Amino acid sequence: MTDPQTITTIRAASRLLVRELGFMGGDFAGTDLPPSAVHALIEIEGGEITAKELSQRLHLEKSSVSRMLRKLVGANLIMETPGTDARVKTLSLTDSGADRLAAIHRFASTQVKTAVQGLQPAQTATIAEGLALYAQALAQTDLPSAPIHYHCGYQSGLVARIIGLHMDFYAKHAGFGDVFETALARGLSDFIPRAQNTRNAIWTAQRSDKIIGSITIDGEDLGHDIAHLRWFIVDQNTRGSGVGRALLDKAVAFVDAQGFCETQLWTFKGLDAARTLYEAQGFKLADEQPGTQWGAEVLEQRFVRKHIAA
Amino acid sequence: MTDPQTITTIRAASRLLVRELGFMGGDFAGTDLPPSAVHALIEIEGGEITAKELSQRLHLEKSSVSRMLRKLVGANLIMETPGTDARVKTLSLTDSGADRLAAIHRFASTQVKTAVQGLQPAQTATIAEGLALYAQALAQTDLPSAPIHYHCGYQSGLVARIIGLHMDFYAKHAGFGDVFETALARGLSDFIPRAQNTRNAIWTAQRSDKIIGSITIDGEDLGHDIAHLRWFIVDQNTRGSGVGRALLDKAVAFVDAQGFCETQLWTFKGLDAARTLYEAQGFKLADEQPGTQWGAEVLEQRFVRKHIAA
DNA sequence: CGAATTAAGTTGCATCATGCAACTTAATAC
DNA sequence: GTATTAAGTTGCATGATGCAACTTAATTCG
Repeated sequence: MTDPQTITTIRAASRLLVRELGFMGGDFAGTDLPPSAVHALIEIEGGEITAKELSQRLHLEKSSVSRMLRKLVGANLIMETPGTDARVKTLSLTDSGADRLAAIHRFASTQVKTAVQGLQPAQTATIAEGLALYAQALAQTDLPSAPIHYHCGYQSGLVARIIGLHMDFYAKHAGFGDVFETALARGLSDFIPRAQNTRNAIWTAQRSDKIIGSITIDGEDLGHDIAHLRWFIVDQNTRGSGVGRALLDKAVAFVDAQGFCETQLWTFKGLDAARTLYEAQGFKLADEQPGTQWGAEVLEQRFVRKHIAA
Repeated sequence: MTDPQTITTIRAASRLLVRELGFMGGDFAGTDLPPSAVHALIEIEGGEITAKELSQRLHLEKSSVSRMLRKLVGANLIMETPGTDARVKTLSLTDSGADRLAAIHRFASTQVKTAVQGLQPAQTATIAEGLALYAQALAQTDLPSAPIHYHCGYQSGLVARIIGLHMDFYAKHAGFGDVFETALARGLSDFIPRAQNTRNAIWTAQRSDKIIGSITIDGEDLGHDIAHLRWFIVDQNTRGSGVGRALLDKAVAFVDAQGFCETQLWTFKGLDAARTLYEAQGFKLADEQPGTQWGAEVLEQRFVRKHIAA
C-alpha cells in the first residue's frame, strides 16, 4: 500500500498545479480563449479529429463541444470538412488558427521553461517523468514520449543505472539481494575499464538523457574466441516497445562483425520475453541447472549462439 | 537549455492531468461543489484564513470568493467569525463542513490510490517528486513533503543508488567519469559483504521508499582502530534540509559507541556545505594535495576526527 | 426493400462561476 | 479630523457548461 503521506503530497501538488496553470476560471495561456478551446485547438492540431472524439478527450459534453467549435469556426481558427459519412465533420486548423496556436505554444513553452529554469536537468527530467506517469495512470492511456536514442560506450552514471535497472527487476521477480547487487558492481567495475577494447562494447538506450536500457558484449572474459553477452536489461516502464530487440540487434551485429566463433549468455528460467528475443536471434538453450548463488533459488540457463558465416 | 521534447512531455502531461482531474467543467471530486469551493474548503481546513488570502491562493477575484463563501455559509459548511479587525472574517469549517471535506478527501485519495495501484513504489515516488517539483517551480513556493526515514543496513538497490547519487553530483561538479564510477562500484562491492560486521555500518535516508542519502562507516579497511567515513552523499534535490547532518550524526554516534581511536575521510576542496558539517562534528583538515586519480584535477583533502573520550 | 434503431452533431434552456466596477464599512495615515 | 487604504459585498454582464429534445444520416434487421 502506498504511503498516505505520498498520496497527500501528490494531491497537494495537483491542487497547486491546477491553480498555477490558470485553471481556476478566467482566461488562459495568454489568449482570450477559454481553456477548453485551447485544449481543443491542440487536439485538432494533432490531426484528423471529429467533434465526438474531442468530446471524449476533453471530457466535455458533445453540446458544449459543438458550441465551442462553432465559436472557433466563427473566429476563423478552424475549418470543418464533411467526411465520407455525411454526419461527421473532420476538423482542421485554418492558417489563422495555426498562427494562433503557435502563439499559444510559445506562451506555454515559455511558461514551462521559466518555471524549470532554476532547476537541475535531472530535476526537470523527474518532473517530466512524474507528470507523464501520473497523467497516464489517471487516464489509463499512453502519452507520446520522447524519442529513444542509442549510444555505444560509457556514459556518466551508467554503472549505477545498470545495477539499478537490474535490482528494480530482479529484487522483485527473483528475490535477489545484496549478493546479486554486489556481483553486478564487481563485474561492471572489472568490465568498464576494458569497455574500449576492440573486442568489447556496451550500448545504452536513452530517452530524455535517461538511460532506459543497456546491453554489453564482453569479448574477453570467456576467452576461446567466445563473446559473452552481459547485463542485458530494459527499464520496466519501457518493456515491450522494441528497445530490447534493438539493443540485442546491435550486440549481435557487433559479434558477427567481429567474427566471434560463438556467443554465450547466462539467464534463468521464467524470463520469457527475453528468451523470445534470444531465440529470434539464433540463441539456443545449452544448459539448465538449479542454482542459489545469487541469494534465491532459480533455474539457471546458458544460451549459446553459434557464429553465422557471412 | 532544457530539451524541447521534455517541455512537450511536461505540457502534454499537464493537459491530460487537468482533464483527468475533472477540471474541464462540471462537478468535482464526487460532490456537487465546484472545483473552487473544494479548493477553498481544503484551504480553510488548513486553519485560520481570510477571504483575501483565499483569493490569493486560489487565484480568484475577491468578489468570486465572496460569493462562493456565502454559498458555503448558506450550505452550513463553513462559519465566519469576526476578527479583531472588524473588516476581516476568519473562516473555519462547521462540523458538517468537516464531514463533507472528509468525504472529499476519501474520494480524492481513493482516486489517487486507484491510479497508482498498478505502479511500482518507485514510480509512485517519482510521481510525487515530479509533481511537487513542478508545482513548486510554477508557484515559487514550498510544499510540505513526505517524511524522511532513516535505516541502517543494506537495502535493495543501495549500491546502484549510492553510485548514482555520487555520479549525479560529481560528474557535474568535478568532472569525474568512468574511473570514479568504477572505483565506487569496486569499493562498494568490497564493502557490502562486510556491512554486517560489528565495526561497520551503512545508513540510508529515504523518502517514499526512495533512497535520498547515505553514509557509511568502514571500520576495517584502514586498520589501526581507525574508522573510515565513506560514501557520504545526499540527493541534490534534498540538500539543505538537514538530511546530511542527520546521517553524519548517526555515523559519528556509531564511531563513538564503538570506541574507534579516530575517524578519517577523504574529500576535496570546494564542497563547502559538507565541510561545514564535518567541522561541526569535530573533523579537522589533516592533509591537502592535488590529485587526478579520478579523471579530473581536484585538491584532495583528508579530514580527521580524534576520538572524544566518553 | 422498408421500418426501426443507432450515431453525430445542433439547438433551446437553465444554471452558475466568474470578473469588473461601484459600493460599504472599518482601520490607518497625515 | 479628514483623506486614504483595506476587506469584503453587490450589481451586472459574460460565457461555459450540461441536460434534453431535435435533425439528419447511416446501419441493422426482418
